Amino acid sequence: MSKRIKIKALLESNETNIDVTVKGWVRTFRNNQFIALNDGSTNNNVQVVVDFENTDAALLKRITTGAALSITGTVVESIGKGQKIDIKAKEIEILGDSDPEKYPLQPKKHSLEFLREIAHLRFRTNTFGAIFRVRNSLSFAIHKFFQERGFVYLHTPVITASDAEGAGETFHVTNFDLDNIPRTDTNEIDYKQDFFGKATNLTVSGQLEGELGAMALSDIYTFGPTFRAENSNTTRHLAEFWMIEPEMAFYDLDDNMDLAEGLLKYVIKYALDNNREDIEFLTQRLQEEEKQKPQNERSEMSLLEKLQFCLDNDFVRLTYTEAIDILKDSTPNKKKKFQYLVEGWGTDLQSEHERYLVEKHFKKPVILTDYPKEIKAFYMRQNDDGKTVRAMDILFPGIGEIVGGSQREERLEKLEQRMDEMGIPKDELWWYLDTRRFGACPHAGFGLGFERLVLFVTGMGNIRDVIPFPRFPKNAEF
RNA sequence: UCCUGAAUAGCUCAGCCGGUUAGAGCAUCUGACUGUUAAUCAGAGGGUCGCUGGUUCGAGUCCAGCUUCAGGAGCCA
Repeated sequence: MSKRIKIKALLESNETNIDVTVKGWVRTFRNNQFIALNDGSTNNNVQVVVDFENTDAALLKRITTGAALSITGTVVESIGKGQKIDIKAKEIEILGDSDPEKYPLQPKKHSLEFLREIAHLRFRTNTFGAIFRVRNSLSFAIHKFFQERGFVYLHTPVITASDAEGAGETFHVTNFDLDNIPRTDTNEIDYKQDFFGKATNLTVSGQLEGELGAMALSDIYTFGPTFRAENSNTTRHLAEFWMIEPEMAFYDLDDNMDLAEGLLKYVIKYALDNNREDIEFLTQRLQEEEKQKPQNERSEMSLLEKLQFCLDNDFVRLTYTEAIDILKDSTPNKKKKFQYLVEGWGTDLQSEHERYLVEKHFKKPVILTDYPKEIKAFYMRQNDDGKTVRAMDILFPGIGEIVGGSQREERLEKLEQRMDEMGIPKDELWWYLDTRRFGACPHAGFGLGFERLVLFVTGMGNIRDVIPFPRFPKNAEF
């Protein structure tokens, strides 16, 4: 038996009249004669031609959708139209049967909702094969980008003791017997008896620890899972998601924005260069999906065009104050089409406002900066106007906020004052404040939501479809 | 969590104003055909109409509650 070759490599080589072994799963078996075999290396199947008249009927019956096969045969030019080459099978081994009465995937279109219920099998579809190969590339490209720039990949803890960051509801971490939780004399939960001797939770952000690393290593990034116990039921939120959080010493907000924009363009280009076929497939998929929609809801650009456009154009940079002025003067605001009318300075922007700026007004990615301090986190550097902080959010069409970042407040008094105002316990964050006591310097960083990036690059609409096993309220299956 | 909508065969869906035995396409099975491209043709099997309760002579259909899902909003990445 010849050495196994991956289907991607086989289809890319132009050799014929050689013997090869391929292993994979049956997508369809047509006419008792043609096996479409897929091994996940590419969306394209290889067509295996079976000499059914000289093959054991019992074996033929076991070639069913989903079955795992090992096939050895000769590569020949295909007589049919759909493909360049066929494999004329000499030897077919069934590695794993797949009962057609029970196997839920059929050679037909399935709804994304249905596939979400069988997430353990959805990898075997064209759409999800493409998505997860693209996800893999993006993940690799992120490391590549940072490594080429001398950043240190820092593993910040998944379990943390402080809930001081205010980045949302947390999941508790404990090894208490939940039916018998130790209590103090005053009937409060006695965390001293818990595993860590204090209340702990899953991290909502590695930023604060990341800053500690940057204050010695200069440039670091984290890339790991993050957890939010928010009861969010949207196409853009997960309870467990992956986030990239770079943190750079001696960066100001402009350096920060340059890095973020550079990173996004780099990884999108990497995916376009290395996953062309998958992105072309996803572009087609999106086009088919949009055919169902009314004309005015369809996007002007195809997925491929949208990604290329993103590479070819600078992101628009403007301040929160400028954005408010644009929104106040906008047609939907004047005609009262917004559900929340923009009247004054100081309130947070609603999704509809962000979408207007990105999708209607500028029609390209937008970086908003210098938000009112009241609507942003305590650690962001205060501007001299006393009203705004050096924050930046990158807004993408169809996704909304994909990056949130800021220049950090490095001045101890200013930081402590802000923590007092916002009720952040300084004693719990003594270690964070130490970086402002010893060798403080200007620095900045941001958080990039990885799944939101994958959403954008794959053109998918629901974040639950771009992570292998999504965790969200009322669902932790698989 | 809030708003809107949905839940009928393995999948996608139809089922009108409450009325006999709940339908279609695809999938599956059986047979035919054999260079197909989600093969084709003929036939067959397949249902606790999401759950609980209510109204009614009678409920897939009307009402209430619950569960889950989808889309939008909030929280955010």
